[in-house]
Amino acid sequence: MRGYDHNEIEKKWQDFWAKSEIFRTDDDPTKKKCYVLDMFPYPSGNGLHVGHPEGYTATDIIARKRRMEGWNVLHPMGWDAFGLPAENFAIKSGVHPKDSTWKNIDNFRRQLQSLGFSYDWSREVNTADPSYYRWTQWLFLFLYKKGLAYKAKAPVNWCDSCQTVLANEQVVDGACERCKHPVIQKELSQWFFRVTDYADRLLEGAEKLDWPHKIKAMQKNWIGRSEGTEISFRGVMTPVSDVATERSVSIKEYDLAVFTTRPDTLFGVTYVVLAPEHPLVEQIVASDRRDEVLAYVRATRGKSELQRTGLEQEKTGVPLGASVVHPLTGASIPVWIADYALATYGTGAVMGVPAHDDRDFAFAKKYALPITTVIEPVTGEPQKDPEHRRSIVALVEDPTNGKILSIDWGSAMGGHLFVGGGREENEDAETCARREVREETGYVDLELVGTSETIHHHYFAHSKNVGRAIDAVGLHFRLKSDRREAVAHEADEQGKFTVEWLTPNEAGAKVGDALHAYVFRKFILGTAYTDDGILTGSSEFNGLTSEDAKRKITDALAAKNAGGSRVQYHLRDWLISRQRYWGAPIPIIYCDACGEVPVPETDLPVLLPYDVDFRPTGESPLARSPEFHEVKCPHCGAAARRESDTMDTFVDSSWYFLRYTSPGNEERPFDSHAVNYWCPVDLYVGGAEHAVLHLLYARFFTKVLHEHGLIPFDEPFTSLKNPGLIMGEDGQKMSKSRGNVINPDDVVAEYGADTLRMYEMFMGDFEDAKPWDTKSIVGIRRFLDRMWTVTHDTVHARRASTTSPDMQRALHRTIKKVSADIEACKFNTAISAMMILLNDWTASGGGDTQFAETFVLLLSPFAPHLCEELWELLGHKKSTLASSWPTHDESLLKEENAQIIIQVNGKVRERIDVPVGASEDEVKAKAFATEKIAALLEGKTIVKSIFVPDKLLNVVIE
RNA sequence: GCGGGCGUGGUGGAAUUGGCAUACACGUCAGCCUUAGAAGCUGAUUCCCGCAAGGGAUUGGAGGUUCAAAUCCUCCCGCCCGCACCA
Repeated sequence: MRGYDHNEIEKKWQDFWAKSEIFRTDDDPTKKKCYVLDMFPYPSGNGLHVGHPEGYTATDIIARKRRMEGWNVLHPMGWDAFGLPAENFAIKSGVHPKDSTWKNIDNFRRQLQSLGFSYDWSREVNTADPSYYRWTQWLFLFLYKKGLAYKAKAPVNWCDSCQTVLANEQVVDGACERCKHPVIQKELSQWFFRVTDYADRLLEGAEKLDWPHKIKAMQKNWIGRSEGTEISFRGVMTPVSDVATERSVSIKEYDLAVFTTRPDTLFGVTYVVLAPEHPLVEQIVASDRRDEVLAYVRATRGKSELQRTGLEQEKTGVPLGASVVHPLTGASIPVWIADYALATYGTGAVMGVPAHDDRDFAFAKKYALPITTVIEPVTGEPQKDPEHRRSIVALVEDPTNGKILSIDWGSAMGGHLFVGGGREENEDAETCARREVREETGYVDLELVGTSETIHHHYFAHSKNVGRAIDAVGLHFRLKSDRREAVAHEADEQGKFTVEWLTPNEAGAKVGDALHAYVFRKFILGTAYTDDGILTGSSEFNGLTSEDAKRKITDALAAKNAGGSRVQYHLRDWLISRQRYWGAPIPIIYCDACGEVPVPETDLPVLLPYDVDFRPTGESPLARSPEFHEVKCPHCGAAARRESDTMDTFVDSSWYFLRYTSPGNEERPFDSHAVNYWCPVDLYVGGAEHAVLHLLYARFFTKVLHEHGLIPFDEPFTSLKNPGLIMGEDGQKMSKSRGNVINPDDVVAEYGADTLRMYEMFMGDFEDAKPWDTKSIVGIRRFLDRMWTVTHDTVHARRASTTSPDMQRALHRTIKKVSADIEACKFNTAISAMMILLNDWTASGGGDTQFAETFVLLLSPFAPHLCEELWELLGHKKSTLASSWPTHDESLLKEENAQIIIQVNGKVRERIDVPVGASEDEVKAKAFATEKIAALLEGKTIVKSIFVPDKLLNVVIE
């Protein structure tokens, strides 16, 4: 084999880098800084996955290039070392989480070093080390003192298998993110961080970030801001006599508040529904309904989130036998409980408007609750200065087969429609509809079964070139017999249309007109009208648009002290308590006399004891360790008890990027000067799976610390990139169960680290998902082998001593391209450009040590080991990192000749070479003289020609 | 349902502003080298017709804008990711 020995070379340079501490970074305010950060890994027992080196190589390339450009670069690595997997493994195997984690970390560090990443290992952080979690606890206390950490009893997500509470963000499809066990609701006293206080700031701050659209959209979705109205429905509790005293209990009034984004539909409320957990349920339920209602509440509690809220789930509910008063009409509104009302969103109560909400509609249908239309639909696009008309749409259904009468007008006249037409003066809708059906289809024996509200339809009549606003009415007929009269349609419609009977499916697919489709949905599909429209049946608000009515009804409610505007968020406060062992203890002490007492800062860290029975029982393992939880109250000295829960690991990772700036600091979580110099992070690279967890929490921490003056910036990560997922060779996600997992160690052993790094960068666009293909790796290895060979031949004077001007131009073109591509994270095309350069260099005979030197530097961020070796071969004593990044000479890129594409009628017919800057006439003269173009133009007239200097001439003929 | 994205040769993928579609790599085929194999080197390789010169078609599908569309617009089909009874 002519290639190089990667084992020998890579080991040699890794040792050199370690010994010379070349990746070590010091704070240097005189130099411009660049903070390039990878999301730190959870050190799992499986070791590094091929997905890890993808992001790590990208940041390494950028960090190396930046160093060569003279920046002071912070490029650290550490371990997100607390967490459930280590504890679960311990329960299974008996190996202590600390022992397994420390061992895994050693393995990860070895693997990362074997790939030649330029991390400053002197700054390594480990969230499970007391020197780190001491400051996690300090930050907890900081939040506590600022009123941002609080303990509350709340319905929480509970995983029975992991025996712990989960954050909302850790519940996926109603199941535990980790073990996929269904999550149930439990009432527990838990610690929370007040993230919701920062909802608007988190929303606004996201706008300006240089982050993927998708991540920003996901955060926006997750925060879920919606503006609406809170409305009070007042009620009176049923007076119940106390059984013991037989005395009547006093009558109490109550407010039942609902949240809605559609106050314009308020007059359509026909019931109100509470979540089963709503505190009013027990107080207002009628005595004769009590047993049934409480049984329903109990049944709901036992269900998992998925069973309750799964989309396919049929809505269920029971009436409470209580009623409330409509705030504007004074009508009596029945109150129900139903599991489709969520206790955790809004007020936990919803007003039921079946005519204008799909869920309410389904519920009302099932329990035969009244459906009152208060919004008249608006279809089509509003027109300027429209003609006003009145019309009907008649839907005739054949009850024997369910088919619907339609007319095919042909594609030029609007395609398939139902029967429709304009109303004459003084003609009522039904008379008009019967007339139109008779005239257009001949059917006369019809029974009217339904009439719609007025539909405000707007459209533009292309044939007559006017906008129209039509008040239409939909009528639903049933065909009683197929008795027909002669079709007597108007003369100008004659012969253009075909009468057809369509099945509902066909009709749904074929009838596209907005008005006709609406009538079809209303009568045949029976769905609610959920869009905005014009108010009807709403007393003084009739005729208003939804938009105006929302405002005016909210004002009217406020005037009556029965409601007002309110902003609601999907985001909840962050539940950080975990009833598990392997995490940072929450630094709080409970004293019978003093209550909740924060651990004094001087007593930090609250050490996690090593010798603990960590089997899960639903109670924190630390609660079973008397040495841990039995303490003296820091206030009064009385016997007290430590909080035995630990913190969610996302607390650990919410501030680690700050710790890297001063990892050894024993006075503070981070040194202000160091943080001010290095932060915010300039480039952050990591998986999109952290879009709403880690990334949102880290932003929250940053905003808190900024607000209280600890840091000068309010966003932690200026720019973010997500590496695309590397799929298995079968195109499926890599997983042990599929058996398609690739181990990076194997690839390094066979092909070398440089090859793995470059292969992962070459596979495709950095941010796209792409499948692994072991066969393709050799292409990269061949490239590196050829680089090795040609450089050796050049050094050993087996090649020419100079390269041609063309090669010089190619080199500079490549420098420009590779530099730009690295900045844009387009590593695949950067590598392709270097492959082309190497192909050209080899083909042109190689040679020229200066050319070789520049090429080696250009390649060095991608394949650092090989390039250090070649750099040494070229006679250099210092690392490539001590050299400057190559710059291109723009003047060398100027070409003397340009190739012009000659098109005839847009088709490429010829290419000609002309001097750069040649005029249109010169190009034409030369082009028309070519045999091919001359032949094509023979006897034709040139209509026009388009000329793009130095690029293209397009001649349009005939 | 809502949000984000994607669809290009046998395969992974390229194509800056609308201006040569298929760069680069894998694979395949042929040749060189070799006792032979491996490796390496050289060349060919979108598809169809054609001995060839050459011609035609082509970026999921159908329309549209334009001198010119993978790229912009409309509709449709398919795939991936995230959220989802959020009132």
